[in-house]
Amino acid sequence: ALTPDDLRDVGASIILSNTYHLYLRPGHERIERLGGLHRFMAWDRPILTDSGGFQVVSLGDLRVVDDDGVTFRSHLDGTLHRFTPEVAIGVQEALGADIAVAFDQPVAPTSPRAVVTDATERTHRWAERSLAAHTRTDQALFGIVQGGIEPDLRAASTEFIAGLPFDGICLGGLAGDETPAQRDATLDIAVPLLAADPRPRYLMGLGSPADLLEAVHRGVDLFDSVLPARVARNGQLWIPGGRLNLRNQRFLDDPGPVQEDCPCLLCRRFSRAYIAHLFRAKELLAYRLATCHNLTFTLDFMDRIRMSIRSGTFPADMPELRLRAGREIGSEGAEKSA
RNA sequence: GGGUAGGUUGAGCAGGUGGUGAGCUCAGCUGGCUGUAGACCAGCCGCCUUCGGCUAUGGGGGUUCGAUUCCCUCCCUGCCCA
Repeated sequence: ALTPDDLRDVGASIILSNTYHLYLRPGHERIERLGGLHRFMAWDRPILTDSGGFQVVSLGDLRVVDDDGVTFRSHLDGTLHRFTPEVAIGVQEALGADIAVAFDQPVAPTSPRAVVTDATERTHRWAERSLAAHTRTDQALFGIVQGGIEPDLRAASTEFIAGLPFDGICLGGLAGDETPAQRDATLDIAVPLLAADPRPRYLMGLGSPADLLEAVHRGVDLFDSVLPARVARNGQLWIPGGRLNLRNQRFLDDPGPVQEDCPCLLCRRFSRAYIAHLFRAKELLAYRLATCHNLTFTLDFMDRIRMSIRSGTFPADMPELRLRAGREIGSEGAEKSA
């Protein structure tokens, strides 16, 4: 729903493109003919493409996994497709992102140990094949750690992936059905093993402010998540110390901005009453404005974290850290702060 | 004034031509959403002490063992004709 201009407005410096959709439509060959993703979408800043592993697995009954790859049926037109590590890398090279990601097999974090073991070993073999298939020297390639929430499997996977010549290390297989405590414990196993490693540590999938803060505190450098955008489309706006559910009737009479000091278009120009109206009217503008706001909020939040780290005061000046045990950032009533 | 169609839980409806009206869509409320199968999903949504009970089909009367249904009358709304 967002254009590159929207993303520049909210201050995005790197974006992730949905490889799965780009592969199915309009097709990676076409994008390559048109000059690659940067020219195609008029975005001159960094782009990271996911391998498609997560998307393919999320298809559920529409896919079959074997040791060589994944066969899946397009949810768009029912056509059959075959993804292997080699195909996934080829597609990403054609798209021309700055960072490509190895093809992996994520499973639910709390899956039975045998399932996690299987998927993790397969992911390791696919990681080696992804590296072997990668030929572009102007494109970084990140490897993905699996291992679920099993301490020994996670540790072994971290060491295996870190032992390969990737440009960055993704921590995958989280942001699923694990509890926050299980997630924290898993990070505390994996990240220390990478402590002396200069390569970026990228936690795949997490996006709530509390999750970001918690993971940064544990040593993660990079994130991506649909949460700020999806939650925004569903009517929830993040503001400091709280959140607003725009579907609540009371906002129809609220002439104030969503967030007083927010630089996003929604907050600069429109009222809570107007955005609440747009949601009720199911106007597409509602989803776009709301998404811009939550992305602005998230990026500002990360800015604060970076400044805090640079000034050496992190995490002491991030009182939200204590919220983990209780309620998440954004779960407090908004009226109190309004 | 005459005719006609109606009056069902906040709104709009479905149903019901004598034997259990709490069914739908909005609206409303709550929760969920995390490497994107987009604007979604789930629950609640008359009252109560909730494995259950009670009350509800515009008001009143009548017929009947029994009326939301049939009859009478009144009120209200839309439309048509004067």
